[in-house]
Amino acid sequence: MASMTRSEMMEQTRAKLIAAARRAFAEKGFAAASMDDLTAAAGLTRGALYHNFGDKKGLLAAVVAQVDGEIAARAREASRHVECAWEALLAEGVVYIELSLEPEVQRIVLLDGPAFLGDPSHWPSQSACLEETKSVLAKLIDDGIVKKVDVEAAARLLNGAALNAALWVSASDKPEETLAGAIEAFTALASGLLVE
Amino acid sequence: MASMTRSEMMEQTRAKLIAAARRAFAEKGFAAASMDDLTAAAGLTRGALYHNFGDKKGLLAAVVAQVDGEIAARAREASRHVECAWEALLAEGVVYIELSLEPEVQRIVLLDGPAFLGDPSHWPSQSACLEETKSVLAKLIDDGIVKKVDVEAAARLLNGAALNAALWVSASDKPEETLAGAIEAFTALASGLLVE
DNA sequence: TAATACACATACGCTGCGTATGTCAATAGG
DNA sequence: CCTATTGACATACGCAGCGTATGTGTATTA
Repeated sequence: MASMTRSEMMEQTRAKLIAAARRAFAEKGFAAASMDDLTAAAGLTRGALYHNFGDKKGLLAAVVAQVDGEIAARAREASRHVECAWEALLAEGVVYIELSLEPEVQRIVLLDGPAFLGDPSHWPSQSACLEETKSVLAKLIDDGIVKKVDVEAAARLLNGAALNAALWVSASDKPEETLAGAIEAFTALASGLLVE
Repeated sequence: MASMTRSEMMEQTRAKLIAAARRAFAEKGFAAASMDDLTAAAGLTRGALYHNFGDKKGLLAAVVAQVDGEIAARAREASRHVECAWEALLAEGVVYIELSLEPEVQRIVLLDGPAFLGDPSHWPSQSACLEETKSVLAKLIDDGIVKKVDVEAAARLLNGAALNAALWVSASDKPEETLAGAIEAFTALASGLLVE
């Protein structure tokens, strides 16, 4: 700890701020989260925040990028454990739905992210989740398994469907059975992309 | 104008506030819109606002309900002009996508609404759009045209897909051709619900 | 006609963001 | 080794905006 370079120190403060922001944004939502409280919880002040992230939205962007990246990584992981590429696409969709049940993901990435940062495709992180879905879809089209639709369009629709399903499931009284219905409907919908 | 009952007067001030809020929220977004400016534009003050809508979110809820209702009405209208029920469902989806291109709808109903009011299914308006899609879907399942999936689930997924498609199209450089791709992909996806 | 309720305006306090300024440690240069 | 400058962060300030408490005039009720 005593032997740390200057940029390592800065990385650490950034990490601490992002971690604190993740908690605060997840619990209170972006709008209601106070920068004073947030930074104090990280053992810092607002000075560090404005120095590192420019403004409140800059911090949100950093948090969103982190969470989004984690989701995409888990989706990739899930798709690796199935043999055929089509199953991989479905598996990713299911991962999106399941992960989106976590309040943290929902509040930050699905609700506050689009509302305060605008369309995900314009985010600095370029939405890693979307990129992941697109790459799988492109492969499926190349292999002649999926219809020749616009890759971007199909990926957006699939992710959008999964996203909305997650919002619905999480608001349900009985998440387990609701989740099952959502996955079934998602699978049915997705099959519309297959060549007949 | 001089001969107005008391409740008619109140209805009018509510309407004026909602109209002003619609403009303000659409232009600046809910968070950035000032209640002072908003009410002044309507020739009133914040007093009227808190008296009629409780708080800022109450006003947003009223605006969202109005816009949502208008969209649902136009979707119903569009579905009436086609013969078969399946075409009606697709037509409604297309209407959702096209209408969601309007900045007003996008900002208010698709972005700020979910972010500040939570899941649409919990809104007072109960999301008229969703109800409309559900009723059409239920009929299609009854007629044996659509697979026996959970109606709520399928409706949420379809609406979610349309919603996301709209966000994408509107952010595109060339909305026209992007829109075409979105509709094509939407149609393909939806066909996954059909019995084979 | 006096009294009460109601629709809305005015006035106030508090929270919270952004910025301008200050401080201290770390590197750079002689 | 000592000084100068940069950079990371803290402190201090101003201002906007929300919510509430209170005031005011008008319409209903007795």
